[in-house]
Amino acid sequence: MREKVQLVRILDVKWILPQSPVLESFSPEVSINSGQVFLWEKTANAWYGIHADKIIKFSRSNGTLVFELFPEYRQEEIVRSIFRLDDDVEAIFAEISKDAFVRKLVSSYPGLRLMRQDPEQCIISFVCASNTNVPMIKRMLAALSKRYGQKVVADGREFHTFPSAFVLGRASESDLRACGLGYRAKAVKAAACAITEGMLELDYLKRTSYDEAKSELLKVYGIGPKIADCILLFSLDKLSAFPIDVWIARALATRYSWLAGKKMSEKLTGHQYAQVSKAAHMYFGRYAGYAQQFLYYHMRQNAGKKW
DNA sequence: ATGCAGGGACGAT
DNA sequence: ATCGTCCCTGCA
Repeated sequence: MREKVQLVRILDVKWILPQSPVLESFSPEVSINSGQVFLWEKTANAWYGIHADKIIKFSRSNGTLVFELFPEYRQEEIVRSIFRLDDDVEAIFAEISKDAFVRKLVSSYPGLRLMRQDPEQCIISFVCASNTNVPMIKRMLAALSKRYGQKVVADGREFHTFPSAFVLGRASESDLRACGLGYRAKAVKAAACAITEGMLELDYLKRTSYDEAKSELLKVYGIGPKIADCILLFSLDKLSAFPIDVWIARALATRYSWLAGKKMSEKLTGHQYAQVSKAAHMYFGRYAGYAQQFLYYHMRQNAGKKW
C-alpha cells in the first residue's frame, strides 16, 4: 500500500506536500507541458494556470511543491482533483506497462500525470483544437479569456478567468471569430449552447459509461471522435479513452502497427479511428489514456517541441 | 514566394 | 467510405 498523500495547509493559501514515494517522482512542470492543458504560463519562479474561474499557482520551495489557489475556496480538494493526486499511479503505471517500450517511457518520464480539467473549459478548449497546433490553441483560449472572462488580480498579476458556457453561448459568431478562432467559432458557440441548454449534462457524462458519454458528445456540432476522446479523458474521468492525433498515429504506425489489424497509415479514416482506438483500449487496458499520454509526450519530446 | 503542416470535423459526392 | 474545404500562423 502506498501511503496516503496529505496536503498540509500553511498560511491561508498554501500547502506543502510532504515527501512520499508517490510525490517524489511527480512533476507538475512535465504534466503541465505535456500538451493536455493550455492556459498555464511560467514566470520567473512560479507557474500560473487558469482552471475555470480559479487561478492555480504552483512553485517550489526548498525542493517542496507548493500550491496556491485564488480564490482560496476549497483549495485542497481542487488541487488534489486537478493533479489527480489520489490516483494510484504506481498500480496504473504497472498496468499499462504491457511491453518494453511503454515500460521505458514510464521510467523515462516518471513525473508525467494526467490532469483533471474543468469539463466546460475542456470542451471549449478541444473544440478549438481541431486542425491546428498547440501555440494556436493557447492563443485562441487566451483571447477568449481576455474578451469574455473576468479580470482577476492575484499575486500582483493580472489574469482572466475562463469564460462560462453561458457567456460563450450568447456571444456572436463574428465576435468569437475576432478571437482568432476562424471557422471554429461556430463550433464553440454550438458546444457552449449544448451545455447551457441541457444537451450535455456534465454530471451525467461523468457518471455514465465511456460509450454512452461519447455518443452524447458526438451529437454536438464540432465534436468528432478525436476531440470527444480528449474531453472524456481529460475532464470526464474516462481513463480508458485513447485519443489518436497525428502524433499518436505516428507512434502507433511505427511501434504498434499490428494493432490496426492490417497495414496502418498515419492518416486515419473515421472507421479506422474507432477500430484502432478500441484495439488500443483492449491492449493497454482500463488505463489506456495514461499510456496515450506517455506516447504523446515522448513523440513531442523527440520532435523537439517546446511550446 | 507558394506550399504545407499543425491535437479534425463537416458536408457533399 | 472517401475527399475537398474550413481559419490562421509559422516556417521552409
